[in-house]
Amino acid sequence: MADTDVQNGAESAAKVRTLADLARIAGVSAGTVSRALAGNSLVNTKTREKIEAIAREHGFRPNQMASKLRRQKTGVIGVAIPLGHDVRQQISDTFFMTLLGYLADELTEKGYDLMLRRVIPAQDEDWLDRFIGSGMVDGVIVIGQSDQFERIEDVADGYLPMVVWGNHQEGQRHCVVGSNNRLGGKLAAERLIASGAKSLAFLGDTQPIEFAARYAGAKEVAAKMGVAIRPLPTHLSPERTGEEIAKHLREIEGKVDGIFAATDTIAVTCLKELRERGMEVPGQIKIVGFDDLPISSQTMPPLTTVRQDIAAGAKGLVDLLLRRLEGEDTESLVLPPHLVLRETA
Amino acid sequence: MADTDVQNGAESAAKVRTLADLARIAGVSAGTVSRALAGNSLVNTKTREKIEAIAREHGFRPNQMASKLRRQKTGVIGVAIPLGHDVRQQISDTFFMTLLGYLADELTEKGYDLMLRRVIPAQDEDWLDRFIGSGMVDGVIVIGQSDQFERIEDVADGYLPMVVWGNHQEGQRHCVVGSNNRLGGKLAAERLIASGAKSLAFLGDTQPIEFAARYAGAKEVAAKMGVAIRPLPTHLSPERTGEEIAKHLREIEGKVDGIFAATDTIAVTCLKELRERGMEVPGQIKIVGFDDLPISSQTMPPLTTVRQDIAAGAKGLVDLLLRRLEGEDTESLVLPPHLVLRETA
DNA sequence: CTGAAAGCGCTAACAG
DNA sequence: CTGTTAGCGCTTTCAG
Repeated sequence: MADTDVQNGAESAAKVRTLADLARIAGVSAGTVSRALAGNSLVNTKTREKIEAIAREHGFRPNQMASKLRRQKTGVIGVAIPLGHDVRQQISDTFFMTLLGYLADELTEKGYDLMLRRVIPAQDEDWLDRFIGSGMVDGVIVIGQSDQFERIEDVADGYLPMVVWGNHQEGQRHCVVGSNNRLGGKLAAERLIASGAKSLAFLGDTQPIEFAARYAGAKEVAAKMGVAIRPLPTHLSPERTGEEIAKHLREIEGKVDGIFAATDTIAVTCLKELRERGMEVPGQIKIVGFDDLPISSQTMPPLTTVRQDIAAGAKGLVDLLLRRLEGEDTESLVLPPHLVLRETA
Repeated sequence: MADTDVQNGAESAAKVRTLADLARIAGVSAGTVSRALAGNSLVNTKTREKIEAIAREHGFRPNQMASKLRRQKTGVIGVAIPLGHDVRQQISDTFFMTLLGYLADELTEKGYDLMLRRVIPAQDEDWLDRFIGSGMVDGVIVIGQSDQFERIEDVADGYLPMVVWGNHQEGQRHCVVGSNNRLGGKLAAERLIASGAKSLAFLGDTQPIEFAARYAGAKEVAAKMGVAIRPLPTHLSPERTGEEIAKHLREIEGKVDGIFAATDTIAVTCLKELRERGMEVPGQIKIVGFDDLPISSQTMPPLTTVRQDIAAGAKGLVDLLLRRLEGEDTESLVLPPHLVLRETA
């Protein structure tokens, strides 16, 4: 063995890729370097500074895979977006994307990284187990229950660090954060009726559980007030939606004077079709949306809608997840929606 | 040493967490299990099936951290969104979020996972090196150059697997995918002038390099045609933008009859302010946007705008990155924008 | 305060 | 076709 030929001109040229490399040129052991770089308590200040200097000089970064393997935690939270019904569009759905943005903020702030996975349950039965079992994430946030309520329930029993954005149902086992959709539906229907509508329609797919709850709330109010309400199914992707809505509008003309749209996106499209058919809003037909996206205040006329607090939702998701990571079995969080009165109803 | 006390009632109760566990109860070696689960070539079919059965029965998933450490690749692509000027809003900017959605699609399809990181360069000088050097990702996609052009350039010299969404500049060193913003700016200005505008304004921040290029293109055309053009700076966050635009509108009233908005989001807000001031579009004032977001066809009147092909952009980013992962030093990809003629100009 | 040593769980030669 | 062996690069007792 040649002796440690350290202090020659080649020193700074040598690329230092491991703790051991760095240790060698610092003349200490790998353990010490590890401790120093971790800011660990009991390392001589001189030694630490020296090590830090060398690390900086060589642009050294400890290998995270090794670190994570050793420590048995990843510092990564998985965020899954299941694309159930409307495969193509959901991921670019403005609401979910905005929620994702806030989630990224919150997680970053708490020192976690975010691993995004778009899943198509229909093509991959096992999506949730795989994500969880991948060993890549410390916990999972699922954005939207889609049509996967049961699968999520199944998993929840055996896996604590998971929180889901979606609808809350009496007695469910998975921890969910979401708006009170049923209440939101009630608010919408109440407003529509209060502003004079005599016959309602719910515009949107009623399969997704969140939408179903919105519709159910509206139905409850409608029944109580003795007005009719009918479902008008649509898809989420804007291209097809336009035609679908136009078709619905033709069919209901004169029969419906109050529309509750499942989302603002649908409401905005509807508003446009209404305009093209020359229907006056809110004169001849009233409309209420759901979400309160930024666009909603920009439409003509500005959209009356039911607001979900996205930032609060993201905060709640992260907060509950972190507590679950600590072992706490947290309750679900149901946020109250608020009616935002503008000019369409 | 006790002999392998395997086949007793406890067998199926024992939780199998490692290859070794599984190997023990299958009566083979860890190596074989590894090969079997990897679908590797030369494992006896019987053996493989047995191993797969046991794995399924116990819900076993190999630990990815260990695997990745060993194989020196992560199967993860990092996606960074630098928040330069307008810290708060950019991440929920519709355009970037839509691009992110498509990226998620593309990467998933190619078998990669996506690690999302929102960075605030002002608070973290070292963001890009850290992301790259973290050992968590095989390659990096940066969404938007923000005000970080120079930093990205610096890094590009020493790090191949990086592709950036943004503007292309003659002689730059990093690989970029993006629209020809300058050309887009020309198209916008030409259209404005062709539809009768005599004095133009560019509505939006001119600092970000992409916006600067759009403005430059418009300026070039304006100069050639002998019409004036002035910049009207705004922020991106919708709350403040409304007021800012209103203020600008007050100041330019009667002096400007053609507005080129840096993005559709800005254009939509502008349209609304214009309406509130009772200005007729396109009668009194014309307006052209940029991006062609879904909302743009829903405004009243529908927005004339310069279209960026987001899906093609995402495809290009992933495609180039994968080639760089193979060692190829790819060229940048500049996509042609298209004028979408609607009713505002 | 620091070094030595023992793995985290998996994969990939290398032998059989 | 399968077992054995030797690490990937880091963290963490356990001794000094």
